[in-house]
Amino acid sequence: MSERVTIEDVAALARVSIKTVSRVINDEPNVSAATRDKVEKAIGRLKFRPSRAAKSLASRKAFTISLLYDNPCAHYVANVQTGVLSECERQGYDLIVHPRSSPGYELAREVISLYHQARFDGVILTPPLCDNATIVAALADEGVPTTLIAPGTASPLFSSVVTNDDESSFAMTKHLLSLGHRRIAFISGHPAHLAVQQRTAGFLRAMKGAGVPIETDLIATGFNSFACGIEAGKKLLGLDKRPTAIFAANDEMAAGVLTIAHAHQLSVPRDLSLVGFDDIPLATQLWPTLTTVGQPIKEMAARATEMLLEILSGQTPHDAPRIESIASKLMHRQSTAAPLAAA
Amino acid sequence: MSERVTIEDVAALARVSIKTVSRVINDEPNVSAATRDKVEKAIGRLKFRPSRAAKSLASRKAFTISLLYDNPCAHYVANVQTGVLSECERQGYDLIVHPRSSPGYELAREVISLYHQARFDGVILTPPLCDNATIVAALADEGVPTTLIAPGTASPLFSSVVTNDDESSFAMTKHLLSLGHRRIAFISGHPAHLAVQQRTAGFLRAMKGAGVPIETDLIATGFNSFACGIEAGKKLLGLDKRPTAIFAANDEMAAGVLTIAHAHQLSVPRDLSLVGFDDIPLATQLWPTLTTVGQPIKEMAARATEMLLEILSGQTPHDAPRIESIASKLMHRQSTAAPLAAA
DNA sequence: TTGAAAGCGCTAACAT
DNA sequence: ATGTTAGCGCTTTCAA
Repeated sequence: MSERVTIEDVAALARVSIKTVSRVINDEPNVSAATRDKVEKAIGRLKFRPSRAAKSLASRKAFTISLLYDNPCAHYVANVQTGVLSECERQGYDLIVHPRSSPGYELAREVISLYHQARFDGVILTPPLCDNATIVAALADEGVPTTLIAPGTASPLFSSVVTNDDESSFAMTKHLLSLGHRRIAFISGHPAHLAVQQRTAGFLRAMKGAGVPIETDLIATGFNSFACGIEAGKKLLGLDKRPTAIFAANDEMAAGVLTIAHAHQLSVPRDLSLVGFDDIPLATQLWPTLTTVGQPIKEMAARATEMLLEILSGQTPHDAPRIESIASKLMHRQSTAAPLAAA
Repeated sequence: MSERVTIEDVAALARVSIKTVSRVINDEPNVSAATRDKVEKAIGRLKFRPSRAAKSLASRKAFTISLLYDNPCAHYVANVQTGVLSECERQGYDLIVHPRSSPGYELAREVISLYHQARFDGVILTPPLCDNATIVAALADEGVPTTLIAPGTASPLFSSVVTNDDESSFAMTKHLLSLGHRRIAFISGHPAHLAVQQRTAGFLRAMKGAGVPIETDLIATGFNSFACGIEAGKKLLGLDKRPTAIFAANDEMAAGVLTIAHAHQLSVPRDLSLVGFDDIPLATQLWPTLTTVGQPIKEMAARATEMLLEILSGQTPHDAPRIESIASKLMHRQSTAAPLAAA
């Protein structure tokens, strides 16, 4: 294997000092155009690539961030990773992933240990870990630069990026109402997912705002899984006066309801309108395709990464947390229509 | 922030040389128990964590590997990542992930550039990238240590870990035959996924072996998606003499068929037995749960990682590719039964 | 605008 | 079994 090309080789070929080469590769000011050009040519000729390890050691930065998660939903994680990576690549950072399902304390210790090995410069926390007080507190104590994606409640410790679950849920409910639905059932999501609870709030607010009474029969509780959707679907579609529309707090539960609707030989959307939340890949694969709320997960992840890198570069203070919101979008598809006996 | 604790601080406290400390933290031989103990106490007292950057620079290793993929299936990727990470953590390596969807040549150049920055020591390639001749050849040319997960054909260049798609498919077909099915339909998978093609081969082999003629009506072609399953389901269940069992080359297509079965008011497994392949999470969420073939993805990924790390540590030569196979398992669930009019 | 010197915190190679 | 000495290839600091 060929010997490594170093900054010295470049300096020698360009007839400048290594410091000048360093200035060029880091886009620092105070280099004349002519010198810069000379150096860049030398870099090209030698195919010089600066060593990450040497750079890290000298600058005391890893140029790497860690993505911490403990989320069973693969496509959610995949979207987050994609968003984080897009920003990392733009700025020449690496990403190391740390999926964890150990209890809070162990996890906090492990992560902080890796941080002290200088294996990364900062952390991005995703749900549900960003709502885990033990971990958040431990990271704050150690002064680990951190940003949060979609925490359930505003954090006083770290900056975060959220979306407007409550408003989207409100808007989706209003959409069903405007189609003429009045008997609208709601399947609420996992109680531990704080953001998901806001979806219930948005639904109730819209119903009250429209002056439509809420029948307790029409409110079911799920835990975000397909199986829960099956259960809730059996219950709701077995009612004497069944709903004309069902709003599930996530798409998986909506998919469960759809299975039961098919089993009951109900046509969606003719006999039943059905909407979900999240816009998972399945939403466009179902038959009919599912009207739902699309979360800007990639964008949120990219923005959270940008915020973290701003902190790491000193552009932004770490101790002045902000919250930024990126709006979700209603995705109108085939599963919604006016009720048969609409006004 | 406190100053970094270095190997010298530990050496001073333990009254030994830094080399001895180095020996202890790297589990090298030739350290007396007493000395080792002294050093370990000092490490504990000072909470010393060796700097990854310094270690990398001095040893010319990144202690990091790259996982390259371009796979739309989130849970597949998640399983691979989990498997790779489990082995990485065991051996103190980091993982950086490189999802890529750029054309082959660009991708190869990017990856090799990162390699030359010493940002990782080796690469793990997953389908379909491990079947991409451009990338594989480029990595081989540059001498990048590499192992492959589930390549479609045996690679003469790199070691790989595969599973027995053909045999599993054969066994699953025999299972359906043994239940009494004769009119068994098959939905083949994406032609570009070589491993998936072996599933078709296994099916055909079992049918021939049992002396059951294969009717061309009963063979459908899909591209691995739910939507293709819907289409194939419509076709197969619309036949005058419909099959008593359908074997889909992956679970998503099987799920599509199930939707159509429900729409046709066919009860699974009473009126129709249905089996898939892959054992994705959906398989246990469907109603009824799906009999399928479970791939040992995590194990394959972990083993491919182990093989790569063996190469990196010099235990195994890089130029003597081997192939190891880990068996898939039939997962018997609710979607299969004897046909109504069974012999 | 440019450069010289001094590390960053480890490991490798060679003593002892 | 333990220690000494040179680096690894950059950035930082300070000087010119």
